[in-house]
Amino acid sequence: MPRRYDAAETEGRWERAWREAKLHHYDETRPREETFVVDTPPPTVSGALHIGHVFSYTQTDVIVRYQRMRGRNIFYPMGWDDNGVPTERRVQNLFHVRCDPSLPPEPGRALEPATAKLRKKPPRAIARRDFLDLCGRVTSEDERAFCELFRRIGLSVDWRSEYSTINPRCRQLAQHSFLDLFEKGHAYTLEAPFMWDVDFQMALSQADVEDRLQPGAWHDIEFGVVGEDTGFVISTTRPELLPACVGVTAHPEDSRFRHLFGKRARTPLFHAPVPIFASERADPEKGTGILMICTFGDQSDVEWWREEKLPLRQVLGRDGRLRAEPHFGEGVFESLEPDAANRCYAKLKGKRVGQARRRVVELLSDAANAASGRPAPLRTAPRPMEHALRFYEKGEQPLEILPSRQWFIRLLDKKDALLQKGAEVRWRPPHMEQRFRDWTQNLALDWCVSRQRYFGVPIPVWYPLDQSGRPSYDEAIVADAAALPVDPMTDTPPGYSEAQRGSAGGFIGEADIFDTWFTSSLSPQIGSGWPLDPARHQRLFPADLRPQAHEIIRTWAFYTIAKALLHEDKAPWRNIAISGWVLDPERRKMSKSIGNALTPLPLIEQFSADPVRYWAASARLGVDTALDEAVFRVGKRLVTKLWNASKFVLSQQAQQGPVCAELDRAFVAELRALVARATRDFENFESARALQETEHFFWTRFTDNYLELVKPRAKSEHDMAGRSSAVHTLRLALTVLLRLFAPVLPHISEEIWSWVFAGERGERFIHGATWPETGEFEHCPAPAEPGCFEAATKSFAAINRAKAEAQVSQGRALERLELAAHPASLAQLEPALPDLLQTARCRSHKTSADATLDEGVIKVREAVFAARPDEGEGNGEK
RNA sequence: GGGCGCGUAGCUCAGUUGGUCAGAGCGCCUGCCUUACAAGCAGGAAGUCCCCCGUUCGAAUCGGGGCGCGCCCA
Repeated sequence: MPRRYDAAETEGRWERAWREAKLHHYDETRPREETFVVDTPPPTVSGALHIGHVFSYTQTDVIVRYQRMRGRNIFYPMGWDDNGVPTERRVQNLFHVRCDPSLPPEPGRALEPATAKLRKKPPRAIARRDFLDLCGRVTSEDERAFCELFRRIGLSVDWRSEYSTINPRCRQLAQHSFLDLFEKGHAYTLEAPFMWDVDFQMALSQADVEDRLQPGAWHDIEFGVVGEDTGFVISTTRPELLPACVGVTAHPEDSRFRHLFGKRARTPLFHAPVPIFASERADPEKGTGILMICTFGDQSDVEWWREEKLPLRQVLGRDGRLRAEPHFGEGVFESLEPDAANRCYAKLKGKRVGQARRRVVELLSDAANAASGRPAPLRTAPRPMEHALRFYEKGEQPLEILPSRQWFIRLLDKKDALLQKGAEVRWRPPHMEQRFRDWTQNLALDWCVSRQRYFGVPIPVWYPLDQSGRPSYDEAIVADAAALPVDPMTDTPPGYSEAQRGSAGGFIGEADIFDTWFTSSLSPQIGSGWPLDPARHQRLFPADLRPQAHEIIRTWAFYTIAKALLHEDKAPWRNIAISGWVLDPERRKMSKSIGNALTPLPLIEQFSADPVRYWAASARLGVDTALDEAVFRVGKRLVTKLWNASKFVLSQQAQQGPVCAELDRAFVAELRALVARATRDFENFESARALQETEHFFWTRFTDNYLELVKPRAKSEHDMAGRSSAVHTLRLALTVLLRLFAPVLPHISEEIWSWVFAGERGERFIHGATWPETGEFEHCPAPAEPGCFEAATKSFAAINRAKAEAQVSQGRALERLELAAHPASLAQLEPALPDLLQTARCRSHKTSADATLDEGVIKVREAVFAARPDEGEGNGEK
């Protein structure tokens, strides 16, 4: 046996051996009851490997390895979620390009990452096909890096099941899911005002959106009253939407404005006549208490627009700029003075929101724009305030509300059923279900699944064009299930020929793709083969375990439950285990934007995989954990200690024989209790606790005490029965402890297992070995004196204390020793006394019964140390 | 503003149903080369269990109210 443990070499060797032995392969022939199915999170491969990946995925692997040792047939797949915005953005940045779907592809042109020089120019426009190729290239590189990391850390994934959410099978599945929802009436398309990100130029769902507190300002603006020479002052935070004003409202009880209800207001600058009406939702405390309604400043505007049937005055374009089209005095853009209105609007069009706002403020500050004889409409300087605005979680501009046509999945009418399905799942820790309940109950919008992007699963529909070339969105042509996957931009709908694309009486394809969650919410079904392989689906769905982090309860967990409900009226899993976050040493969440996120590979290089796994496995489910390198060091020490202790145990030789010594039997009784506790913990998904107990036992009970106490006997030349008992017990303990550690420390435990136990027990791999069971202890009778090991431990500690106080080596012999204890304690100690005295190197002793001492207390009354081998006389009396 | 979680030794964290629950590891201090291990071993110091009030024979644990931190949602 080598003196030192070479972790890097050993870990790589076992990774290869497991793979060659197909140890992690799922066996399709075994029945459901013997199978443990994991619904593995497909990580988003945006190129950012994160220590958080190692953290949570290791926690899952620990559970999986335990279940495998329990004899379960493991289904543990791995996928990559590569659709969507992160990949597109990465490609845009890396190659400095933008996708222009109107361009034809340029085959054969290989793009390279952009140089600094190229980046100074505007991004190059490339065709949709070419853009998608780049996305595919980048993600396959990212996937390799993730795969490499996950192998390195020892995830016991069945890599045959590796998939990416953009592959044909997943496209087919996601489109099939849509077909099923469409047939069941859960999917609908609607043109309506909806949340829109002007930078990404796409619609979003409620789950993609977050509130952020932002500085803003109240602008107090005087409106006129049509037919009167009076006015009133509204307050708004969005003066740039003045040209889009369609109404004015105040609270019905507000006496300041009651006289205005039913009249028409006249907007400054644009002279639009708009109705003034009362609304309970107007807050008299906000601003001046009376406000303007626009197309659309916020969600309340939408509600008033609907209720009051106000006109739609769309001035903001999808690109976040004020549109060129509006002409005052024409169509919905009413104006009492069209020329003046158009002169003002000419100064705004083409401007982004911020610029337009400043322009409007300038115009409103100009008395020339006031009604005759009145001061400038902007009454006071803007009053700064702070308000919560909605943002796309990956965006930097506040969301706008724009009318657009999107596909939705109807969920609002299914809240009770969703809650019911959520309640059928066991949440760990249990309080995490509250987040799911809160989110579900507060859901305000159906699930918008359309995204105006390119890299993703296309929505499999086309729209017929009528004789004038207008699409009939309500008559969507849905793809045939047999034809999936389809790309409506290049494939032809049933009953049409490609020549009819875009022409009157023909068709157009849906250009949008699905929200990424639309596909990743099917991760259990991706593995189970739904709907193509019903038998397999039956065996693999619902899954036993869904591991994931808590910030995606409202997205991934929620949508997965929703899909399982809508497709099959089932809960998708039996258990969901929520991992915490990795925090930096200052307890901040690790994130790329703060720049405190750590790349895991250097840590694995430095400490090797097992210690990093030890750190991850030490964290309880749901608890955020600060990254602390000290914990890696502790893990590394544990690995070393296992190595050294195992070297010792396995180098002891003895004849076969029964476990006859009381001390050994008492120790085995403790070991047996440990197995029961650790097993119970693993069953409850509390692996951190199992690890803690096992580690504590290993260190304090096994190596520091039991192993020391039997060392002399294990080498004895005359007490062959005692020697055999000791060696046998040491080995038993080692095979048990190795298996208890194996889920957390797979490599070192496999290495040690291979030395002797693999051959001896006929179990080639520890990860294919059986979990310790009570049967293994049956040949070891229960101790007559169960307190014997504990008494010996306490005595050993008392002697060591005496040695430490005398500042002599633990190895120093004792000429004389007197131990005092309660008679009951002495009786407990009695069977272990020979082992104790040999270990302490005690040449003569006596024991004194002292009933005044508490039971369990053992004192050293006298200790006379022998001379050091290189000295003459004895010294150090006590 | 509402909900959830957290607050225990300098640091990271355990503490199941109230009763040896004042704990572990790291760090620190003092010793010790002891035939598996100095990547080790032995010993030691260290806490108002965030604060207040209550329930109880008894509270880190249960209830109420604060304070602080984090997250989720308005």
